[in-house]
Amino acid sequence: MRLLEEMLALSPWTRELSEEHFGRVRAAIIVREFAAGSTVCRKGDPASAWVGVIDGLVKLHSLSPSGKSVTFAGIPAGGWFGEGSVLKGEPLKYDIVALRDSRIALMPEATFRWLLDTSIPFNRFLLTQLNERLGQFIGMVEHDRLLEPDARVARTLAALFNPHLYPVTEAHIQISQEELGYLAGASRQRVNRALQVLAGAGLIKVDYGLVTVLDLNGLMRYGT
Amino acid sequence: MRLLEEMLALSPWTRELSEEHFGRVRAAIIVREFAAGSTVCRKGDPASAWVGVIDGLVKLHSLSPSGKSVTFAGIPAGGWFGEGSVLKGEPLKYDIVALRDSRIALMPEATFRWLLDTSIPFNRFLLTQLNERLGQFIGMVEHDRLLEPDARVARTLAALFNPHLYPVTEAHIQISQEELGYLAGASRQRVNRALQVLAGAGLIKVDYGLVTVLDLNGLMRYGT
DNA sequence: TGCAAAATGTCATTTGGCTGACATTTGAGC
DNA sequence: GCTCAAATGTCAGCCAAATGACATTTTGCA
Repeated sequence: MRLLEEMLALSPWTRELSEEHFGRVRAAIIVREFAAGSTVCRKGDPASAWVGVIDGLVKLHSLSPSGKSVTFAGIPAGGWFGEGSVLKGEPLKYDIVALRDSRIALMPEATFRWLLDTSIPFNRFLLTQLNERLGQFIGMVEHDRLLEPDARVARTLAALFNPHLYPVTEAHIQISQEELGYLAGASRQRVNRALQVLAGAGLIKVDYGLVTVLDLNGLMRYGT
Repeated sequence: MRLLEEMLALSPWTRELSEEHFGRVRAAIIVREFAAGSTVCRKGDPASAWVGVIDGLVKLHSLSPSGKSVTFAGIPAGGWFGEGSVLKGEPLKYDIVALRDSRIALMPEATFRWLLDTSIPFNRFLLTQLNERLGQFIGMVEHDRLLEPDARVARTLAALFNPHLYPVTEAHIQISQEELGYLAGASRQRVNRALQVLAGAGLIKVDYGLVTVLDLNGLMRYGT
């Protein structure tokens, strides 16, 4: 995706906005570019905008005082996030980091709140969005607690290819084993072993900085 | 809490309902009793009602094929839950089990949807509720991955007293250390040690089958 | 082409929670 | 008051994952 217009056209919440609403929203949104590795927003920053990914890939992640990392989610082009913190008027609970060069849309808090106060379709969209995300996190807690690292890595990979969330046609993703570890909640070394097991089972193919999915259903069910 | 009326009076979403709305809601709600240990709803059941806890304590939990338990949340008196599954029209993702003798309010799906379609305050409440719940689950993933068991137990206790989700006035909760373990993701033995540490720090008081919170803010910040 | 940085593969060691076991305490119900 | 089941407190041994270290492979780029 290249342009804000394309992204807005693909965003479900714009579809039922009145012309007045859409015009005002379009005018208020700011577009900024971020290089791979750079930070879009920092944990603790005031949540002054609702964030959309026009192009690229960002991750939501958090670093503990002792230096450990968690990655909550990767957001590809077309995704919007941060509504939780804006709604609560609280500071961000995670860092937002660009994993590749990315083009980011920022809807100022005031515009977001105006939409919330005046558009019923927007309220309904937010309800659905929060509910979907809640389902994802319930799944993460369940897998973290119940599954072996091999199976967690399998689910993590499957989630990156979830056709509902990320309508991508490619069967491979460029990601390091270290980043997979942050996503799956395991050390790089443990992820390395898990990938070998999954490759041995014929579910994936592993190359330098690249994982190719051969059997998505097999990954989703692994370890059940 | 003894009566449905008391609970409704304490539930924030009833406050801004019109008299007509409130009357219809009140008439539609069914109250049922459940003995300690009994199952209110089973994983996979259709989500046919929005569920409130008038008195007692229920847990949302899931059992793995290998026999391990996760508890996603403990819902004390005053709490409402299950809106996610009702909204999606999907079967429940977890078992609902009474941890003590409990009095349960059931708002039929039709009434829930009618409120959703006709009451703006109710929509706003649900947005807040889902957002709070999402925050709890993001917190769970983060704490599971980054914090020591002592701190995880502290956060788990704090979550049981979230004023947005559970408008209770009491500062104590009747729950076994084993159940706390399912909630915090730790063994009963490890929870036992954690509670001793937290009690030593003056944050809680531990009695037989009972934990009293002395410093809620301290619990929320513990281990940071 | 050649170099530096990033990513990967592997191993020994450490660490800390879990398991299983058992004694003890507590409270509910008769 | 007595009895029993539930809950608690404590310990030793086990074990899986993390850690730290290091060699090797691969890629991007000068």
